Amino acid sequence: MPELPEVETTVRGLARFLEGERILRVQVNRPDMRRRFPPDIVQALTGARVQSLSRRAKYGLLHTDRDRTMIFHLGMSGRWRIDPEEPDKHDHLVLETADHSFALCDPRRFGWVDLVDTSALEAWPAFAAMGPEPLGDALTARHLHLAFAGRKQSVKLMLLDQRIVAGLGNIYVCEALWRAGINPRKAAGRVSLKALNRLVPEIRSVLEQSIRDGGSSLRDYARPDGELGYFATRFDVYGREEEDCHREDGGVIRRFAQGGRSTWYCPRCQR
DNA sequence: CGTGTGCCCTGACAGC
DNA sequence: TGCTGTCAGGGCACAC
Repeated sequence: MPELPEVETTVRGLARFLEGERILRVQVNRPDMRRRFPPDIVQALTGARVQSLSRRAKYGLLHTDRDRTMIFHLGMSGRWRIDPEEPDKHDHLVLETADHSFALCDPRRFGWVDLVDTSALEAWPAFAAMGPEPLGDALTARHLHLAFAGRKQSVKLMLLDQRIVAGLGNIYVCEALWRAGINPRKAAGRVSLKALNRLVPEIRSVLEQSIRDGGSSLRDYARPDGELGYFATRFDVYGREEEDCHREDGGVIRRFAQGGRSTWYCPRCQR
């Protein structure tokens, strides 16, 4: 399940093989994930040189020397397979350089691909309204306090709103709230500045730890099969329903639904 | 404008 | 063994 750390890991892994390389061949096997691929994707990328890769929220960006950037979102089940030995029926897009091939594989097809003029990236609809990066300087307790002011919606759902912070998903919101000792049900507007001052560093640290863990899977890129491994970590609350809290004086982890999605938390540590 | 709901899609898994 | 039901994930359209 690609969240920000997995996208970051993916982008770093792709960069090692793609930066500075020319794309010699582009193959579209199935042109629709959640949205149709741009009709000119083959023409736009064939022969283009990859200048760099980067990430914005949970989107990966592949910048070419033609002032065009390919944006990809991995959805829920998307990943890039590097030098796959066998084709997979869910390889929707395949890029080839002189030495390597890269297959965008997404069984559930929740992801998507778009092409944008690099000079107009910030106007791309999903980016235009997006909040600050959780790992950047712009995410502060003050920013959250301002964004949350007067809001009755739960702090859990507000943190999933990409307009407030861009790049947090269900796993890391649950984990960060547990670390900061904040009840996910609490109305965002009623979370104290003091609590937000605890939360922001926890958001950063849980993401950074996961990127470090994911970093170990970067080694997988060097393997001949190029299989992309997602980091596996021990979560404190996510998916741990009915298990004991990792804190000494903690309770039993519970699960409930918010906005149609599961939230896990410790009723004793998060009040 | 704020808030809530359902849908997109497939595979894994549980239970019969 | 095969069937059915449920769930996971992020983003968006749409209704109130």
